[in-house]
Amino acid sequence: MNRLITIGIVDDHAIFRDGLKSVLSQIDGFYVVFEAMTGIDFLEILRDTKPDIVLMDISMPEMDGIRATEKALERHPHLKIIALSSYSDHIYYYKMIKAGAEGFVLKKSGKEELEKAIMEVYNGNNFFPQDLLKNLIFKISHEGREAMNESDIVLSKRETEVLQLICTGNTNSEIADKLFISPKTVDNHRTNLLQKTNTKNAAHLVMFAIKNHLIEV
Amino acid sequence: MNRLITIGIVDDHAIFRDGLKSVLSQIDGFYVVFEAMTGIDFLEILRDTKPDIVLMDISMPEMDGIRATEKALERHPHLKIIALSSYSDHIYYYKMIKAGAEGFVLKKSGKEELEKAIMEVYNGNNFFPQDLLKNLIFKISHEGREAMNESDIVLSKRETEVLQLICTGNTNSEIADKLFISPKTVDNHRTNLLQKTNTKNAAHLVMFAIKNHLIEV
DNA sequence: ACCCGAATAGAGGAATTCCCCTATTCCTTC
DNA sequence: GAAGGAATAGGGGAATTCCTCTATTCGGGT
Repeated sequence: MNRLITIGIVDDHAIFRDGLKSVLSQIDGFYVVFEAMTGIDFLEILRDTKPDIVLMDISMPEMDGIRATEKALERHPHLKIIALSSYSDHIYYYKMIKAGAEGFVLKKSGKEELEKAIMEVYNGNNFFPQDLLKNLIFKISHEGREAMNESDIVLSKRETEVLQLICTGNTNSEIADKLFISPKTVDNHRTNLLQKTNTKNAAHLVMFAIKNHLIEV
Repeated sequence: MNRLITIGIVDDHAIFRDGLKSVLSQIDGFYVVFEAMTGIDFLEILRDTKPDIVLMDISMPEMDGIRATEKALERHPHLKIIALSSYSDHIYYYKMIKAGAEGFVLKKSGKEELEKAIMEVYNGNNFFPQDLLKNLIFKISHEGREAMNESDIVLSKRETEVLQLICTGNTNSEIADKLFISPKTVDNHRTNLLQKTNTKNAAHLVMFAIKNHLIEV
C-alpha cells in the first residue's frame, strides 16, 4: 500500500481553498490535512501538523506567502512548499525561490500541472516552469540583482502587514483594531515605514511599495 | 425528478476553475456545463450553450468580467450572472450591479455562501452581501444617483495632474506651487478625486489609481 | 444667449497623519 | 549576559488631510 501524500493549503480565499481541496481529494494518493486562511494561521497549525507538501498562495493580507514561507522554513527546514501565484511576475518568482520554495505553479495552469508539481516535489525534485526560469536567469544576467529588488530596504513582518492595510485605505485606528494593537503602535510603524522607504507620506509610500514590489497590487 | 441547475464558469485561472467545478459537482442538482477562460471565449460559448447560472470573475485579462457581463446580457437578457470578486472594492460591486449581475460573492467566502447565492439567483432572487449593499444604498441616498451614474471614472486634466503629484508625495502647498494655483484649489481637487474614485484617503487613492490604470506606475 | 462642467478660491472645523520623544518586553545573536 | 532589533505603547504638538459649503470665472455646446 502506498503512503498518502499529505497536503496543506494556505490561501485567503475560502472558495479557492474549497475548490483546491476538492480537486486534490479526487486524485489518488493525495490527502489535504489542513487549510489555513493566513500566514499566521499556517504557522500556528504547523506546530501540530506537518504535511508533506504545502501549497502557498503568494498574495495574502496580514502575512504574505513569501514571508510565511521564510518563517515556516526557519522552523521546519525540511518542509516542502509550492508557491501558487496569479502573476508570472519574475519578482515574486525570484523571491519565492529565495525564500526556499521547492516549486512554483501559476493559477492559470491546470490541475495536471499542479499534480505534476506535487509529485515532483514530493519525490525530492524541484518544479519550476522552464520559461519563467529562463526569463529569470536572463533578467539577472542582464540587469543584475538590483533589478530583483535586492535593495537594502527590508520591512519587518509587522510593517508589511501595516503597509498592506494602509494601501486599502485603513486609518491607524482601523489598522489597530484589525491587528489587535494600539493605534499608537500603528502610528510608530507608519513612521518607521516612511523612514525606511524614504518617502514623504502615505500616498508616496504606497506608490513606492507598488513600484518596488514590497506589496502585491 | 428535479431539473439540474446548469452552471457556466468564467475565470482565467484554470486551477480556480477546476476547483470550482469540482466543488459544484459534489452538490446535488448542480451541473457545470462549460468553463471559459476569457470574456471573449464566454461570449463565443454562449451562442451554443445557455446555462442557468454564470459564475463570472471580475478581474480578467483581455475582457474583464464587467464588460463581458454587459455584452452577454445585451444578447441574452434573461441570463443570470453571479460575480465573483477577490476584492470588496465598492466600485466593482456597483459596476457589476449596473452591468446586470444578479449576485455578488467574495472569493474569501466559502462554498456554502456560493451555493446559497446560486440557489437564490436560480429561484429568481438577487444575492448581494448585506454589508456591501447597505454601504452602497447609504452612498446613493447621501450623494444622489448622479454621483453613482458616473460610474465610468473619468478624471479631468487637472485632476490627473494633481493625482500624479499626490503619488510622488507632494503636499497640497507643494502641488499648488508646481501648478501655480492656490493650495485650497488643490485641496478641492483632492476631495473630488476621493469622491470620484470612492476611496477613503490618499493612500487608498494611489492604490486604486494604479490598479485602474488611471496613472502610470 | 444660456447652461454646464472645469477650474479657481476661500471659511472653517474635525480628523488624521506626521514626527519628535521615552520606555518596556521579548527574542536572537554575539 | 550584553547588545540590538522588533514590537509594544504612550505624551504631545505641529502639519496636513478630509469634508462641507459658498462663489466666481471661463469656455464649449444646444
